[in-house]
Amino acid sequence: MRQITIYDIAKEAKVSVATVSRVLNGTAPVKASTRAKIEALIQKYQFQPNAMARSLLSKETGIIGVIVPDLTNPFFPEVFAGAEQEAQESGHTFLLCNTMGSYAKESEYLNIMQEKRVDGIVFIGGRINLKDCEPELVQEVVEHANKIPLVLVNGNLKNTELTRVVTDEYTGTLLAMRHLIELGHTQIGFIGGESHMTTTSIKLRAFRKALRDEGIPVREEWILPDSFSVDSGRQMMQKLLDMKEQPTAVCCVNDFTAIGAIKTAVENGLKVPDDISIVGFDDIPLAHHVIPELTTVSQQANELGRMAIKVLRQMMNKGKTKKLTALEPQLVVRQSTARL
Amino acid sequence: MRQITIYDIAKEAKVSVATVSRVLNGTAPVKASTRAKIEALIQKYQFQPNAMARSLLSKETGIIGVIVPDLTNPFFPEVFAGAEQEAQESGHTFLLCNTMGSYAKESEYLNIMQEKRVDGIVFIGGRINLKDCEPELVQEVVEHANKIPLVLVNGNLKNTELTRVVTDEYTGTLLAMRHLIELGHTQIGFIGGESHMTTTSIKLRAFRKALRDEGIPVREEWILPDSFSVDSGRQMMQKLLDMKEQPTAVCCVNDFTAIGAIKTAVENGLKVPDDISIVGFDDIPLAHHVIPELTTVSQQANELGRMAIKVLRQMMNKGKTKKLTALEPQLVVRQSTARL
DNA sequence: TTGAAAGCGCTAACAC
DNA sequence: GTGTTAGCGCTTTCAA
Repeated sequence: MRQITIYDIAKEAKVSVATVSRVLNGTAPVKASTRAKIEALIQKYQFQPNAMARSLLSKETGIIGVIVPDLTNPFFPEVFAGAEQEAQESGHTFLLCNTMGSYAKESEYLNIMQEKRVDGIVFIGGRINLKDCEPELVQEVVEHANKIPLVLVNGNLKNTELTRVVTDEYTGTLLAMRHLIELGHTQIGFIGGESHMTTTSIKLRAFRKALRDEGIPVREEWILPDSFSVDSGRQMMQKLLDMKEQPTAVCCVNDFTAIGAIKTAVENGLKVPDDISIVGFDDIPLAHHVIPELTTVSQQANELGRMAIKVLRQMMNKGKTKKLTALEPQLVVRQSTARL
Repeated sequence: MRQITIYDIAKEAKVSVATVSRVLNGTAPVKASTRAKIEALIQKYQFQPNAMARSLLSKETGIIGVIVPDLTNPFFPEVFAGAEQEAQESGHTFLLCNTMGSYAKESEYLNIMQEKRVDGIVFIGGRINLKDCEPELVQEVVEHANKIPLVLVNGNLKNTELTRVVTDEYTGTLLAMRHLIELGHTQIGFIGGESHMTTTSIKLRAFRKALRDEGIPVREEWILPDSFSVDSGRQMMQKLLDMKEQPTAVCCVNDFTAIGAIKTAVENGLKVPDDISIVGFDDIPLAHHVIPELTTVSQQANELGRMAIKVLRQMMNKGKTKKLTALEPQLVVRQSTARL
């Protein structure tokens, strides 16, 4: 069924398309009677102007592209929700692309966004978290950023000047570690994350720093990166528990691994937090519904999303934009940590 | 910075735009030397053809609009992921719209999708779950469906012939209830959901039916709809526990409420499943990471998403489409239920 | 207050 | 093999 156009309306109203366009956009005065006639027709046919034809002229699509690594991790929907709230204001809507960690897909989606002429791009996860990203992958992003406003969320690309919005994960981890240390823990392990990713290495740096500050020796064998999943948390915790000497507290790379770690600890007959303290990172919604409720570091995911859009909007309006916006993470003490 | 066009390429290559278009689309043979020249230019400028101009002709945008009520409930990202996987094949990408339960937003997004001429619409949640949806809201959806292929996921709109993909929630609940009854439970409560929504009433119908089939009287005071959140599960469970007589098992409207119910039960000193059995519905990823692991009914969220796209694709290709596709839910027995 | 016409970037006849 | 040209549906001068 053919969609009706401004011509159909114009014809039936016996006016020119220009006039119809005028009542559609309120861009110039139209005699009340003609306006009424046209509006009636619009109503009658439920006419909606073709946004593409419009965008072709205006060079604006009203679409923001979002690249996320895995929507199944609740952290990302939170960020997205924040972005959506903020975008209400400017009437933007979202092309959401899930890469499932594939760099090839990131490229593919980047190209699609470029073709569709999205007004801006939010890039989270994937290659921008690599400690050592291949130059071509970096270059690709830079080239897109030259054409379309683009903001990196919680990531970075070396030797580039890309605009970024991040939570200060270093400080966040410090917060978590100091909390543990204040509770009397000195035997602390680290679980999860992938060592080739910056999130992980930043957190590990803070982990070591916190220990060193207190003159506590770092036990390398208790540092067990692996991945970001619940299962990873379970496996690494099991590894820890199979050792002769075990830590009394564990700092996890995110809430998923923390939930896994708790589960395995409990299965091994330990009580959390009495026998072992566990902290997560992110503060996903379920963190305070889990048993025991998770002590964690809030990334303010929602705020992160909002901020990304705010920054993007500045860029779209050609306003000057800070290259780096950092949000302060917050320690959220709940039930999974206790005094030694 | 002006985006470059097919004209720029044509000019510099000293050929017509038609030729450039031909190499872009491989739609007709082009002499190897000219082709090479053009391709070099495309490479040089990283030229990407404007998809809108293209769509204006082709009447296809390659975009599928998805309306979801709340991306923060992990069930929906799962559905979305399934849809995305399936859409790979046809190269579709997604305009994702989160309504946060607002019918006004649904209308708004529906209009935006219409304006943007998306190739198809997937509608989940919101008004399509209402037992009694206002005629205007129904009509609106029907009108959009007349112009754009549209599929309803896990919902329905009375007196319409809209295409639907659903999981059989009635059978699913029957499965859960029979499981409880086989374990010897006869004192069973129901928690969560909103009574004006079909999901809830379908499940309640099955709940009653299962009891009746076994000649077990229904205790109306143990039926506590409220909402779909974890907190709702907590509150309703507390209500149940505050009663003089308490059920030995609880059937929850979804996994969120089940997780809440477990939490409150545990806080009240009960052991799950020893003192009280609890079943959820949905089988969100966290269901088997929670302690105790949740016995629940799998909706096959991923498959649901895939199926929605498959059906949508049929509609887009004007193939004949079944009006109703039902997926069979599956009982997943884990640790939150036990013999009485 | 209204209309004619050019043009946004691309594709697809139709010629040559 | 390649170029010319007419749209796709809309906005926006410029005239009237």
